Amino acid sequence: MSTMPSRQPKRKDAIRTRAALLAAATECFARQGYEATNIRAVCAKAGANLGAVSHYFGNKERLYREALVLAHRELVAREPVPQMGAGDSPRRALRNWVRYLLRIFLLRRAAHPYAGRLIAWELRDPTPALDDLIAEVLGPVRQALNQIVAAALGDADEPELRARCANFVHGICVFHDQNRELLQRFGHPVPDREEELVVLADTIVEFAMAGIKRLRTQPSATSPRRRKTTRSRPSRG
Amino acid sequence: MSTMPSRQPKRKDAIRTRAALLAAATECFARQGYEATNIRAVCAKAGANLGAVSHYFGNKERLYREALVLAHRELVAREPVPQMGAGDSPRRALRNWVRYLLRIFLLRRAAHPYAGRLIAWELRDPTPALDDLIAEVLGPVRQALNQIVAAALGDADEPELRARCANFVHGICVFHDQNRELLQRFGHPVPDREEELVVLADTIVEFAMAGIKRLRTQPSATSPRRRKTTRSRPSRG
DNA sequence: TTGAATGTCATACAATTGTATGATTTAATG
DNA sequence: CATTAAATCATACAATTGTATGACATTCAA
Repeated sequence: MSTMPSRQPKRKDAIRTRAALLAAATECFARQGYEATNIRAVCAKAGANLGAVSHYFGNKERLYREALVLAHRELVAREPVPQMGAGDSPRRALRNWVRYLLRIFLLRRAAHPYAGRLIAWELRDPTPALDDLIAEVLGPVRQALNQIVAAALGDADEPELRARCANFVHGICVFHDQNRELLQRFGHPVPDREEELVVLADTIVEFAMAGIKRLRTQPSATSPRRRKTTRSRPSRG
Repeated sequence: MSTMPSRQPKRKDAIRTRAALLAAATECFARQGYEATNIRAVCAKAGANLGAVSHYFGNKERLYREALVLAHRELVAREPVPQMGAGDSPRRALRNWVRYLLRIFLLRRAAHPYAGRLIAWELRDPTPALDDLIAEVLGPVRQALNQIVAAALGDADEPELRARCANFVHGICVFHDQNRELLQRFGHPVPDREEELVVLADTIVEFAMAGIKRLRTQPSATSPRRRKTTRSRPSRG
């Protein structure tokens, strides 16, 4: 860890080795997550020595952070977060959003080969890097969904209801990624090709739009029509 | 591992120690999952020696299996899987089902204090014990949901569409358990008290019933209205 | 070409963890 | 009470893994 040339590598070998290390790490982390990835395997795959990680990145965590940041930056650069255009209908916007998320998490050949898996792992087993990830990617993505839901809710839009609906859509999408094993055993393998994915996305959109519409006309659950005695002030008694 | 008195312990200390070990293990596994739980901590909590696990259970995995089986058996005994009664409307049945699942995964003081967490961990990080769990609990639970969805779909019921709808409901529910950290950071903490949970459940039911109804009248996504060439017999070629 | 900076390598170290074991203590039995 | 089987204990072992280091090799500039 004496020098750690993260900037300005002094020799050509350096950038090559560093890049190889980063690439190998990205793949390993994407495949197995942070904990299960061991440095030795990464170095072997990169054709580098064991000490290389210490030398170039200091430790495992910093290597991971750099891989994660690089990957998600590239992902966003290649496939921007879908924003609801002025002329877009909520349905159309939602369709784009759902497809976007499913592509990232489900598709084998996504815009970035590893970013999706890296993000999925980070969501599953959060590390200190989650904050950055939220700030740069997950936050904006979620924000986009919130806006779509708000538009779909129209007059009935209200923070809690909006969040709830967004959670439902969000949940349906990530469920298919986070529960592959279970779905496999239930006989419903998760699609990993574009065509099937689009069908799934459209089904989700129909389902969700109807659900939102229902909650728009009858948001009984979150704010009871006739609130009966506020239960001795449950809020911060 | 010489004797391993899983049946017929020869002395009174034995059953006491064994039980303490099992209880401690159940709590640890429920809190941290299989991998993160270490034998030493379990033994310490049980007031037993390190060798006790080898002695009474053989190894960590068998200890885990016994804890998992015991816990989920007790859970099912105390709170049976909600079946759709003959007179039940789909809405009512779905409400019971959603509440059931949310209680297991979200409630702090559930029917069984640890079974829910144990099952959640097993779903997150499947071990060989997943098969048993599916056979005894998850399978029947899912089956119950399938029946409810089938009833809600009515004439439009059809395996693929049914599975898809069930996935959506299922996904919405477990999302709230599997993504606590993220929801926390988004400012939408997951409810852990009965009253809030019921409200969430009812919202989910409204959302889902509307979604199912929509897909019932327009199942375009999964089975095109005009099925064009049955794709060279997709069923069991 | 030469020397100094720098990348690479084999190796070591410490910590963690599941498992196994032989000695010792304890309790049940005749 | 004595005997014996069983429970408990301290301890050891092997494997894994992140990290650090000092020797060696290589490249580049003067």
